[in-house]
Amino acid sequence: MYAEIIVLRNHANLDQLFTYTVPLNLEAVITVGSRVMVPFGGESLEGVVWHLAHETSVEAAKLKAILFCFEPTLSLPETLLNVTAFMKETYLSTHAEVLQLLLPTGTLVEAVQQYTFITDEPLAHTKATPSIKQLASWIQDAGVCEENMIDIPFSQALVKRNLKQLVALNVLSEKTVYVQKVKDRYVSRYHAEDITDQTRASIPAHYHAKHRALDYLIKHPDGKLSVLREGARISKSVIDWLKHDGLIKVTEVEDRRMPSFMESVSAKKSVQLSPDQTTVVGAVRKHFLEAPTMPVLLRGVTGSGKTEVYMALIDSMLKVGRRAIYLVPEIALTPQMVSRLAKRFGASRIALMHSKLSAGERFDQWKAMREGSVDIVIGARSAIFAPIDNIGIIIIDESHEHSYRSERRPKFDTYEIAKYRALQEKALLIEGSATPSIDSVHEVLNGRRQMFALEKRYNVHEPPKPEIIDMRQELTAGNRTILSRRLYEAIEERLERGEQSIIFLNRTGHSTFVTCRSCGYTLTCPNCDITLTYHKHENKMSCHYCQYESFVPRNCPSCGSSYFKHFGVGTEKLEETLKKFFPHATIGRMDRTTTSRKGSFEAILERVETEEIDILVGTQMIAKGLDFENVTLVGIISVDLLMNMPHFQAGEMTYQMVQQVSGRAGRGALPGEVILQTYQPEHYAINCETYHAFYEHEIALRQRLNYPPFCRMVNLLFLSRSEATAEDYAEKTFQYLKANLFKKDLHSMVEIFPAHPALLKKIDGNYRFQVLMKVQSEGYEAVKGWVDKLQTRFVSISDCKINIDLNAKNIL
DNA sequence: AGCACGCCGACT
DNA sequence: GTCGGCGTGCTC
Repeated sequence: MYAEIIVLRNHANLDQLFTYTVPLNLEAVITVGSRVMVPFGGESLEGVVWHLAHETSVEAAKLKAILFCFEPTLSLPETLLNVTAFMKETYLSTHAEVLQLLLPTGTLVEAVQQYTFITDEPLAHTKATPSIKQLASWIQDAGVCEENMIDIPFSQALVKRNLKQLVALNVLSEKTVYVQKVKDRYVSRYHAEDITDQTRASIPAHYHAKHRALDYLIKHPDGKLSVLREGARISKSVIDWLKHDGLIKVTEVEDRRMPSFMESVSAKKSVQLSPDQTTVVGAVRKHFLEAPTMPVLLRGVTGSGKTEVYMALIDSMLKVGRRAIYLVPEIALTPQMVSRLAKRFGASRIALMHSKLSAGERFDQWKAMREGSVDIVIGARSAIFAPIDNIGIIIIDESHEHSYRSERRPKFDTYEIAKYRALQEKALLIEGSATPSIDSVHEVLNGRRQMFALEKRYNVHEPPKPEIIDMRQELTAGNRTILSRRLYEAIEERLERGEQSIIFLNRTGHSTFVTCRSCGYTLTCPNCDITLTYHKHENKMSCHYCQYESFVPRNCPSCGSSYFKHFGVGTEKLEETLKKFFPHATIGRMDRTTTSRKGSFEAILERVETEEIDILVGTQMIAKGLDFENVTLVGIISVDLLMNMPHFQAGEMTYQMVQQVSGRAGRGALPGEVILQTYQPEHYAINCETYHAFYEHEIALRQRLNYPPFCRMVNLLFLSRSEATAEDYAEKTFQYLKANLFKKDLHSMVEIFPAHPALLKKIDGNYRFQVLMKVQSEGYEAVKGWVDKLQTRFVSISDCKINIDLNAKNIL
């Protein structure tokens, strides 16, 4: 028997099937989708079986045998092999690249050559070079060794060559051993030894980091090393010092526990649907019977009970023996979803899948799914690759969220994969949102999706309409602070009435930067050519794109002026300002810094819930899901940065954000108020009365400017260490494409823009130039073909890489 | 991609 | 004679 295999090495040259013979002992276990180890050009690699055959056209001399086959529960189901092929086609990636995304833990084992010393006797009879002699004696001392352990001052290539010779001379014996790759199942824990005041006194006071570390250790003598690092805000070097001086003991502990919320199994609770929900569930069921391949869009604001509808639909699928995939936009939302579904269907039937699972957990979840013992898979976007069969329903909750698009290669869109899987399994695909994306609604209006609405909010007021404050007028009136007079008064009112406020600060597209007031010089990253972001806590500047960090100079490096100040508002600055204005109020802050520690997110929520916090300041994090009855005011500090992003979806994103944040006010008996500050009070994204009005405005704009959904944006990015090279390739490609598109009579369907530097011209030492095309759907396949050819050509070009985005959204 | 193989120049 | 560097071509 022969097996045709895709090897898991991501390179265009290797993206083909390689044929191997199946040894007799594996014939019974091997299947299509099996994960195997195979010999491949001097080494051994992991591969996935694509076909099994009884014949082959490959000459016998070339064929090698499969070395090893992993257990059946690790193999890929055939449906996922189809998904792989689909993704390769759709995103022009390699099989290996897609497979690495789908498989639970990359490569599981590694084959290593092991050498044992036998005798140096043959060396006496041959002329041995100095490097051979040295190698032989090194291994004689070591006894047994692996190649990468050998430490002698000769090139790796030479060591390799010499090892072969020594084996041929019978000086060494050679053996292949399989090394289990270290899996992420272990976690480093520390235990603090006795730390006394004496210890602390011995450290000079100006060693702030060391003192932070000791203070932290006194409070938390045991814990995870990573938590210590974050909690005490210390670097690796301080950890090393602690270890070296014996202040902590570090041990590797196996970390295989299941996510804790998975353990509690609750009794099933029967649910009473509201009339609206019952109607929608019935309508969706009917629709599925009549048009099973047409996806469903469920419109309904937060709190309208979409989840109940999903659960009812899942229930009916489970009853006929089919399974469900439930996707949520963020990993943070999975626990609450799991517990809700566990209460209804029982925890043992649920699997969890997302990128933050430890290798052990992921492994366990994968096995459970593969064995068929779970019926519902919940997770973030990667859960769309759940290795389950017989899917009856795929749910994409809050489908407008941008996290459903992967920004890493392969740049997939979860909806596209979901649609493919739903079609393959004849399953119902249902997406839900309060503010559906323009694309979704456009599809509905074109008869490609079916919309159902669930509009009523229960026990909740309609989301209040924002009151728009013109910040330009604030400036003319002499108010230079970030709070408008109106918002100030509104907060003050809440404080007097004992109600709570949420102040939202949009940070998307926002940076806190340092600039010279005298000459305008701004600190930028030397690698990426973008503005460095200021972090007050560490008093450091850092780059968002690479790891570059720098201290803040006292004076301007350009003109020497001391008017060198940081600008822009961060949550910290906002919190400070509020403290100054309302010294008696309790202010809570929620952003990435304050919630990095485990449980701190919940702790802050708790303080809001118990009404200890009067004013909650925060970023995106507080935009969704928070449900507090006593919050009657939402202030939005500025939407301008979002509105003005260099992005065709800026309007859509602004609208969605404002809707979401506004929904946080007036969720209880008291009506809510939303105050929105801006420098462009007339902007359409904040002035539409209804979603429908917004859609009409936005879609007209998209059509006029020829943006998606009226075209596909295909972006070609050229990367090179040299600016001239990147520009050159971009320019040549532009000319080439332009000439060929005209020849092929595609020019009426493709708008091509000249080569130009990307907005972020340099990232991590690479210069970036791009060529953008807007492609009408009739011309898309042809353009894709051209682009694919282009990509193949670039395989052999070493000084310039091409990065293709066939469905570009943000072009930075 | 990784790795052998082979040729050339440098160095002992 | 030995070794490192780099360009080329192949991997079932």
